[in-house]
Amino acid sequence: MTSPPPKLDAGELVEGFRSYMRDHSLPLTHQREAIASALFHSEEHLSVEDIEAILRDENVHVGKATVYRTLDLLVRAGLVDEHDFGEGFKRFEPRSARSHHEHLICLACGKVVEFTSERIERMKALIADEHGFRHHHHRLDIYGVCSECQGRAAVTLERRPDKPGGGSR
Amino acid sequence: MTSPPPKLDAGELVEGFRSYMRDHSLPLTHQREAIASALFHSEEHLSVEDIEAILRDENVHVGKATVYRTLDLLVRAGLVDEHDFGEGFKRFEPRSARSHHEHLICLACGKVVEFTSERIERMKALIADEHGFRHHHHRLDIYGVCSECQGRAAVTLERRPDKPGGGSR
DNA sequence: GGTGGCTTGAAACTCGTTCTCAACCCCGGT
DNA sequence: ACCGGGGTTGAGAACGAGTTTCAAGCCACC
Repeated sequence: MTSPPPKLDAGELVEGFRSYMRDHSLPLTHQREAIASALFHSEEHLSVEDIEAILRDENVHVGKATVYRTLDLLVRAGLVDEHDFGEGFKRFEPRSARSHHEHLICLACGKVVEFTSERIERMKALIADEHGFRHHHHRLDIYGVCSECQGRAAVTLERRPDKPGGGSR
Repeated sequence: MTSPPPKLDAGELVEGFRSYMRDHSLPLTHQREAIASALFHSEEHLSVEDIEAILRDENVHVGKATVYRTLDLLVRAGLVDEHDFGEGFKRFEPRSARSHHEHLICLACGKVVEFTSERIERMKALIADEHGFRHHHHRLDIYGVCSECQGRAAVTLERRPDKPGGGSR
C-alpha cells in the first residue's frame, strides 16, 4: 500500500477547497474541513469506510451522510477524483497536479499503482473520433498481480473477469 | 441501441453451455436454458432487469435469485462477460468470438459501441511489465457523446468524472 | 449577540445483489 | 416408467453502499 510519488501539496488543495467554498458562499464547517483534510493528506485511494476510520482515529465524529455529501462537494469542486475499481463501492483520491492517470490494480493485495501514458491519451482521442464520439473522459484499469505478490507462493485469484476484490458483497 | 456486427452464433454458445453443464454434471434446468438463451440471442449489454423483462415477455417466470445464480454460472463457464459501466448495476454480454474488446459509451443515450485495438492490447502488456505486474485483465471504457446525440441540441451531461448514467440509484 | 439559511446526524429508506430454506425438479440407476 | 437423492428454485429476508428525511444545530453576515 505504498504510493511513492507525492501528490499535489495537501496545503494547496486545502486552500483550493477554502476558496471554492468562499466563492460559492458555502459555510466551511469543521466536518467538511476534517473530511477534506483527511483525504488531501492521504496518498491512497480511500473508500468512505477508510475516511470514517481516519476521522475516528482523530476522535472527530462525523456522520456518514456528511462524508458522502462532502465528497460530492469535493468532486464537484474538481479537487477530488472518484473511482470505481469494481469492488462494489467507490474510492476517492485528491486530484493530483499531474495529468490524467490510469491505474494498475493488484488482484492479490489491492495495491493501486498509477501511471500515465502519452500514447494512450492520444489513442483514446483517435478512437473516439473514429467512431464519431465526442470524447468526454475514459477509464483504463489494468488488473494483475504485483511483483511482491508474485513472490508469495500460490496466489489464488478470483476468476471473475471484471472483479478484482474478494467475492464478497 | 443498435449493435450491427453479429456476435458468435447463439447456437454455438448454447451448445457450449450444454457441454459445460454436462462436463460439470450440473443439471440443465428450464430456467437455466431460458436465461442463457435470452442472453445469447441478444446483441446488447443486458442488465438483470433487461433479462427479467425478456423472460417475462416470453411468459417464462424465473425468480431473480435464479437469474443472478445462472449469470454467475455463465460467467464462470467463460460464456458470458460481466461489465460495470458505473451505472450502479452490472451488465452482461455473450462472450464474442472476437478477441477482447473495449467499450465506447454514450453519456447521452447510453449506447455502447465495441471496438478492438491491437495497439492497446500490446500497450497494456508493456505497461504491466514495466511496473512488474503479471497482467491478468484490463478494462478500457471511453465515455463521450455519440454522433447522433451530438446532433440533438444542448445535450446536458452529468459532470461526474467517473459516472456515465443518471445520478440515480 | 441575533438570526436566517445552510448543514448535520440518526434513522429510515432505496436498490442491486446475496442468502436462507423448504419445496421441487433433474437425471442416473433400477 | 419409477425412485431417490442431491442440486436447484423462488419468495422473502437480509445485506451493504449510498441517499433522503427532518428536527436540531452551527456558520457567517449584520
